[in-house]
Amino acid sequence: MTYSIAQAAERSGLSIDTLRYYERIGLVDPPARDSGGRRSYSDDDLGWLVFLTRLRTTGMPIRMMREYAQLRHRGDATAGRRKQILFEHRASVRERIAELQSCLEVLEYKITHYEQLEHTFVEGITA
Amino acid sequence: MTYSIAQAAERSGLSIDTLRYYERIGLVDPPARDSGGRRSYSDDDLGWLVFLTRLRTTGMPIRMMREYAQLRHRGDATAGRRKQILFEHRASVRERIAELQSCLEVLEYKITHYEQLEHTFVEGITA
DNA sequence: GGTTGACCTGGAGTGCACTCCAGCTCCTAC
DNA sequence: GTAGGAGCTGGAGTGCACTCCAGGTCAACC
Repeated sequence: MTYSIAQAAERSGLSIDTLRYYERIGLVDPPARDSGGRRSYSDDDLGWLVFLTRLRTTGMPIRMMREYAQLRHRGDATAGRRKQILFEHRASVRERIAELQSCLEVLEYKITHYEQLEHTFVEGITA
Repeated sequence: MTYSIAQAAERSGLSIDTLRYYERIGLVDPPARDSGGRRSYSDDDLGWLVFLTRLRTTGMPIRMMREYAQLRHRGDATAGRRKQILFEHRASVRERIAELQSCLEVLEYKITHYEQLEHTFVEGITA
């Protein structure tokens, strides 16, 4: 299967502009072109785009994604380094989740506080 | 207790520049000044700064923090709306955590994949 | 009374990740 | 054969959240 840029955008969740931008900065390889010179994405291209969106969602900066992309380009010999990048990134994602969870507790506390305030207010009215 | 801007920065985890920036954009009330015209933060000021850092950590955009700050300024009557903001924000933080966890699974999968590759590689050598 | 260091102000600059635009080409359908 | 729509390029513009800077003030210590 091949996909037009619009289809690739829809399936990856990236915008058309972002797809071209990623290509420009070397985050994705230039895809094939059809007879009219238009981009024609393969299933492999799509898979890589989807994986990139995962990295992006987890907050990996573009320059690190680019490093990863370049390593990937150099083949199996770089698998160790790539694994290390993912390993470290996994750790940072776990930290981020922990951080969010700790902030969530503060939020819970605050919301409870407002509920108590409301309660007091109601009591004030009914008293 | 009162705190110089440097102390407030250290205790809140924000930079001195960020403290002044937050004041400029109306995210924090202008603190008291000492005899020399320097900012003098109270414990209450500090508490608000710390809370702001929690909201920031959880990804609340500044314009929303500002809305919250303005409501707070208007007193108890706005408690309902403030609670609602926190409520909605809590939901978005929960969603964000879920999203990260789902991406984490993809990462785990990929890392396992690299481990298998390595394994294959080692087998290839020893075979 | 001179130097040092923290702090002040208004405004300019930065880095990131897009996002938009003008002016063009190409294919399709009428 | 022409009108419309998708896609093309290089480059400019955007929004966010800071961050830095020049040039000045102020209090304290030597």
